[in-house]
Amino acid sequence: MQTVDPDRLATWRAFLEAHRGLIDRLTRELDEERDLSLSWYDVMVNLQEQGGRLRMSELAHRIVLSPSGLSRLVDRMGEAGLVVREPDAYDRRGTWVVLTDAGWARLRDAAPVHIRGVAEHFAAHLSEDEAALLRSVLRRISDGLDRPDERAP
Amino acid sequence: MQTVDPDRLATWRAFLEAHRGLIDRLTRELDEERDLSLSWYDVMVNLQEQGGRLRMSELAHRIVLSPSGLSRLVDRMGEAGLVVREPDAYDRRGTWVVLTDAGWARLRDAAPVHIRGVAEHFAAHLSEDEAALLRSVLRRISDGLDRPDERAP
DNA sequence: TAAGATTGATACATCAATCTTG
DNA sequence: CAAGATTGATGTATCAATCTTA
Repeated sequence: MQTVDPDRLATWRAFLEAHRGLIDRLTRELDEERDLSLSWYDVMVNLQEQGGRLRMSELAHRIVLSPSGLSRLVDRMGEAGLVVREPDAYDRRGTWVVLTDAGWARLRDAAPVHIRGVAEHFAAHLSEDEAALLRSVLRRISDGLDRPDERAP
Repeated sequence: MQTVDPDRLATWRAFLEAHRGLIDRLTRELDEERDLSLSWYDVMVNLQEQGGRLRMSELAHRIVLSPSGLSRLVDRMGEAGLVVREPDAYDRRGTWVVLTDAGWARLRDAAPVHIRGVAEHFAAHLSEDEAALLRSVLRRISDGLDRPDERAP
C-alpha cells in the first residue's frame, strides 16, 4: 500500500489550511466591505476579461461550475441586475451572459477590495523567487491531474 | 490603490487552480471507489486521531465547519451508522461524537484510496526541498491571517 | 443523436434564533 | 448571562431528467 511521508503530509495539510484561511478571509472582506460574494465577483471578472460577454457553457468552464449551478447563479445575478441573458442569434441553442452597466460599476467598486486582499494576505508573503517556485510546483500538480497515466477518468 | 504584480497574480491563480483540481480529483476517486465524501472521511480521520471520540465543538473547529453544519453532518453520518452521539456526563451541555465499529471499518476501507490520491496527485510532484519551502511559505501565509496588523476582524 | 441550457430532487453550507445547562 | 448544541429559513452546489435546436 502507498504511503505519504510525514513531511509531505504536513505540506498537504498546510496547503489545505492556507487555502481555507485565504478564501475565508477574502470572502469575508468582500462581503463586509462590498456586500458581494466571491462567486459573483468571479463571474464578473471573467466576463470583464472577455469584454463583458460569454456563453453560458464557456463561463461555466472558466469558473469551474456545473451548467446547472451556473444557470441558477446567473438567475440570481440577473435578479440583482448585474447581468442579463441574451439568446445567440446564430446558434439558437446558445445563450450569452452579458455584464450590465450596473455590473461593470459593481465590479469596479469591488475590485480594489479583492486585489488589496490578495496583495496583503497572499502576495506580500512571497519573494520573487518563492513565487516562481510555487507557480512551477502548482502547475506541475495541475498538469499532472490532466495526464492520462495519473489515474484519469 | 494596491496592485498585485503579474507574476504573483499568476501564482495566485495557479494556487486556486491546483487546489480546485486536487479536491475535485480526490473527491471523485473516493466517491467512485468507496462511495464516500471527503467531508465524511475528514470527520472520521479526525475522530480516529483522537481515539475515536470528540466533542461536537472541538470536531467542528478541527474540520472548520459551523456548529449547525456539523450538527447536520453528524445527523447524516449517524443515520448511516458511522457515528453516534453520546451525552457528556460531567458537562451536560456537551455532546460527544463517537466513531462506531462500522465507522472504523469504513475508515480503514477508505483510507488507502485517499492516501494513494494524495501521494499520486500531490506528494509525487514535490522534491524534499520543494516540500519544505512550500510548507514554510504556506505557514507564513496562514500565520499572517492570524496577525492583528493584517486587517484582522 | 448530440450540444446547450434549464428544471426537479437532493445534499450540504451558513446565520439567526432558540433551548438547556453551567 | 455565557457556552454548547440544535432548529428554521435560506443560499448554493450537484446529478439526472428534460426541452429545444443543430
